[in-house]
Amino acid sequence: MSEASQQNTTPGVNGISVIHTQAHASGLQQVPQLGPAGPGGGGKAVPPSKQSKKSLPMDRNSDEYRQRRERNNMAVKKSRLKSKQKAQDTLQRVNQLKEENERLEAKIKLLTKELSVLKDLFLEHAHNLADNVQPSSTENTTDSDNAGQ
Amino acid sequence: MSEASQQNTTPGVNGISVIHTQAHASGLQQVPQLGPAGPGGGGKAVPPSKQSKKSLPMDRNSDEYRQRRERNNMAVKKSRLKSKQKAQDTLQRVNQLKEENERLEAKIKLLTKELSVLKDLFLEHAHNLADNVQPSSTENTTDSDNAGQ
DNA sequence: TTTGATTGCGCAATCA
DNA sequence: CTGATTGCGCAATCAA
Repeated sequence: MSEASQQNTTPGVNGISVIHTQAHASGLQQVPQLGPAGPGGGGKAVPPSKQSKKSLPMDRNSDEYRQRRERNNMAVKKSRLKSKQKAQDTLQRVNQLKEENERLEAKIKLLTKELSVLKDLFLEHAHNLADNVQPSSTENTTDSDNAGQ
Repeated sequence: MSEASQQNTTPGVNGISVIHTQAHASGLQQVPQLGPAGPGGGGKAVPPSKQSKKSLPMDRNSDEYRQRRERNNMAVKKSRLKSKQKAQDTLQRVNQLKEENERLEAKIKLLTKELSVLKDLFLEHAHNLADNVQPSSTENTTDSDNAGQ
């Protein structure tokens, strides 16, 4: 819950905010400023290829540079937003699955109970048959009807 | 896979990398350099409180500054690592839940089938009883009926 | 007040 | 080359 940067708005630690609408000129974000061609010390010759544009510090004030930066900044923002979205979706997915799990477990519990009842009935019958009992009126089956949905 | 920054190692776009082991002195990472007291423009007087240490640009070369920065950088790295861990854990959680879901559904399918069988048996019995058939040892008689599916 | 934890942001390298 | 990703450092906040 806060946004700050060092580019467009210089945070006056207290409340002073200097706005650099398109901060091009100033020396913000300074970098060593490598020598134009080769650093004095280890001038490691780059692989024999084109060196027309790369290998050069690329002026920070260059108009093209700022354009590229801005585009990248947009891309970065977009990418991060997407990333966060995905993360949230994943969290929702977890909750969704958890709910479904509960539902399934409940159903299992129900089915198990039904099965239990029916099996008990069977056992009772088996008993009666084994004891050679004439099934007359003793047919008290605790019917627990049901039918899934 | 790649790390770059603008602090310790100045990326010589090609391969030239100037290493600033403890880059303290140079004018790296320049910031507008707010005036010591108030920026030229909107000199918004800070809330009448202590301004001994805050509200000042805090020397970028200050030893204490670098220490704070380094500590924060560590904290940031740690925090981000933790964040990524959590994200991965969440993903694993999803897979875990998915698996459990499948298991539960399989179980439901099984239970449902069992129930179906038992119910069919019951229906058969009920038929026999209704038809007033004397259940001998094996219950099949003048009844030419179905046998469930 | 201090300090670690978070978070938005920009930069640069690299991937695609 | 261009947009997408990703690691990193900075600064503002938040939270103890």
